[in-house]
Amino acid sequence: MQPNPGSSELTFTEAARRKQIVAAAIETIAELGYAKASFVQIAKRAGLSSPGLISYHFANKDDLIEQVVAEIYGAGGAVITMHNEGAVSAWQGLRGYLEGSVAYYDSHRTYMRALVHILQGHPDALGRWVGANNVAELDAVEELLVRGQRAGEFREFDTRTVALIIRQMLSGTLQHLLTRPDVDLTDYTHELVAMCEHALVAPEGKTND
Amino acid sequence: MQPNPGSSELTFTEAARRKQIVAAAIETIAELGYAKASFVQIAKRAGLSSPGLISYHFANKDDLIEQVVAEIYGAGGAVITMHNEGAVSAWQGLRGYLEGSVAYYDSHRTYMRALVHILQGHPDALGRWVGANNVAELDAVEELLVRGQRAGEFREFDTRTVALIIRQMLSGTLQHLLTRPDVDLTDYTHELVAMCEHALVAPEGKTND
Amino acid sequence: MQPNPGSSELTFTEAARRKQIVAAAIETIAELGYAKASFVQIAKRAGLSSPGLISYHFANKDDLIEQVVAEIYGAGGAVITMHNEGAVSAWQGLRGYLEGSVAYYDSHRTYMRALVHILQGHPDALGRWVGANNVAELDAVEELLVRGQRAGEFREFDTRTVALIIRQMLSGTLQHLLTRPDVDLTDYTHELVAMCEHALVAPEGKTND
Amino acid sequence: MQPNPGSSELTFTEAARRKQIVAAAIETIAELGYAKASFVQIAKRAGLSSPGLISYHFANKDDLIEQVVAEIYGAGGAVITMHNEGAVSAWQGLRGYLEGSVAYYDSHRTYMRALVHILQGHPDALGRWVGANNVAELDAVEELLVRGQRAGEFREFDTRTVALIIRQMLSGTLQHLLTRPDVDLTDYTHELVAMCEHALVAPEGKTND
DNA sequence: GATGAATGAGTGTTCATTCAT
DNA sequence: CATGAATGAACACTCATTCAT
Repeated sequence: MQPNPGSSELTFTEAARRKQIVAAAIETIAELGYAKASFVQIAKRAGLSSPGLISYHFANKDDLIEQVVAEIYGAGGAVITMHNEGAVSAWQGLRGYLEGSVAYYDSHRTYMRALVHILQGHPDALGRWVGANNVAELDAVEELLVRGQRAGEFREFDTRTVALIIRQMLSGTLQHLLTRPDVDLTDYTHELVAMCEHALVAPEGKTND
Repeated sequence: MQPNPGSSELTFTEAARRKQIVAAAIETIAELGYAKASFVQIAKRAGLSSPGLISYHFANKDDLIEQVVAEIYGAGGAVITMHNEGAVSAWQGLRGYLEGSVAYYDSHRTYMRALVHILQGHPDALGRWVGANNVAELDAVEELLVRGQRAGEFREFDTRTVALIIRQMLSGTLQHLLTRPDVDLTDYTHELVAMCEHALVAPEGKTND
Repeated sequence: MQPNPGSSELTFTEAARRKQIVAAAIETIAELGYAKASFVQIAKRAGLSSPGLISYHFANKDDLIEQVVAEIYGAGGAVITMHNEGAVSAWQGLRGYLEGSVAYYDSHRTYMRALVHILQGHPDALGRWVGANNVAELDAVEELLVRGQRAGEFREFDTRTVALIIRQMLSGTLQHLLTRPDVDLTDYTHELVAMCEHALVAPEGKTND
Repeated sequence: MQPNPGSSELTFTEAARRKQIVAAAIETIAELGYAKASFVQIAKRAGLSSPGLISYHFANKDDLIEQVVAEIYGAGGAVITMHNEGAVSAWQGLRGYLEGSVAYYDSHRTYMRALVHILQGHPDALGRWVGANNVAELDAVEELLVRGQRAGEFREFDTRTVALIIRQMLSGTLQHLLTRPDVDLTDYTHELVAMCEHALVAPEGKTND
């Protein structure tokens, strides 16, 4: 039976167990991929006596995955806002976002790998858990782009579409980072930033555009 | 008995059945994702009496998937070469590649969706069936970039890394296209091409465009 | 449909096909064992286009195996009688039977291996096809033993039981020969014959050997 | 989850279930033979709800069979050593071994039948589980023969080969016992022992028997 | 006579989930 | 709270056999 049915309060031990299981699930998914991350494997990595314990603490496999996604996003929620603050130019803000994101991916490879695997393996992880976060991040990027256009920093383009493309470039970077763990990120990030700078920043003469 | 072991000749009916099953597999994978595309589901969509019939015509599930990938790549093999020919400028070549790719993705959504699902779901589809094609395509892009740099069309950058990023942008486009089937591709492609143009074409080189 | 239902006459081609299939079955069973000797494997070795052809020529798998056993016994039926003739002593007759059997096993390894595999793998091959042959052979051995006892060559013993034990020794020899193909049969047979001689021949009877 | 991976400690119930399944497996194999002893049949005889439960308690079918063989050998491990002790003559030791073995076969017919079926049906049961035991038993017999020769009890012969033949005689006895359950073992054993005595014991050595 | 395609029951094994203790 | 045992559906794959052509 689900503990505390209908209640949102969790015992201390209960909360600890859930965290432990979520952590083991992240580790397992990152290591084996979503398809092979069975309860048995997760329980083994969590040092649990039985996969039944996972079912005891989580209503569903989907419920567990939902918590996993929440944990991953919770750990990285500060990323985009962090670099968006301060009285810097829009381009500096965007550059910070790009570099910050890549650095974050680099330093949270296990989490990111798990997230990517979930997105790839779960039928509709995107729609149910990840989509909203993506939209929020996309909004933040677009806001930056709008600010840059208003300030004359950026050339004219459709901000929503370009925000989307920038997000996709970062997704591509993450994929590449996870696939080729030995990639030289400094060089890679340098080219990425350069491409975006040339792609978006308006030439000097355009200031009054 | 496995039909025609070690031979490349296939009966007419045999070839037809294989095509039919491959088609049903593509359809099923595109619809349900790789994980849930079991022989039972594929057989159901192919109108077969039993999943055993698939095992009769294909040695393995991997064998079937290999044929699926072959069919998908076979149908689109002309894409990259098509746009690389002609005495056009490097940028025109690249623009053609970008627009051609997007148009191809658009017109082969089911195939592309299946391919993406296989890449995401199969443990090492990338290494066994897709990797080589990707490298070839990457090489073609890089060659274009090198040509453009030599001709002074393109600014200086690391051609390999930028080729990679361009491929990733297209991957992102495909993902987006499959996720949001109602996207306005004309606008999207326009922005994508514009971004790449600004990102790569050298300022003085724009005159002879 | 079974060809020539209710008739015992076989077409020439029909008979040839059956022989061919039986031969392939023997080869297959000897090589793979009974359990893995499927129609597919047999058809492959016989160069047949389909396992269905076997079902066409034989009513059953059991029917095929029955013919296989018949072929094997038919090829070796002369063995025991061959050495039982001539006005030799009983012991010489027995010795000839022992040595002849071992030699026969040695020169018909594939047939013998197939027969052993069938006996081991088929639920009741013994009762249905092999038992009668064994009894016949056993009778022949016993007859020899009785003759020897009457002539005073052999000591007193229960002839049926000892005949059985002698048969079992030969079975053991066959097993050993098939398991360890590199065994030195000369030495082995020498010891086997010596054991039987000491075991059966009456002390005073040795003089006229 | 596979219970207690890598540990030798078993829960009480777990151990009981394993024993129960092993027992049912022995029963099933003895009754149906190895080929037809599927998990479904074993589960049916064990009163289990599903064949999956067997996979839950044993890693493999091979794992189960290994435990079955272990159980069978474990139950009869004392046989050969039992009769080899005491300051008796080599011949008395051998006679004890023969009689003891036959008596053991007689009193453990189901176990022996299962063992024989496994040896006949499993591709390499001999090499993996049984071979070592056979060699050990063969060594023990040979040791006895060597002792007897040194003491002048036995005539000259190649001890290895004769040990092998003696083992084969016992195998033959077992086969016969399982095939004809109504055999008069007293008579049979008497003849077997007599044959071996005449075959091996040196004429002059009989005096101090 | 022969072919190749098809059938459907059967195999061992994995899995999320349930539940008595 | 936690355990370990159990469940039953699902999986890919093999097999002897059937049958239209």
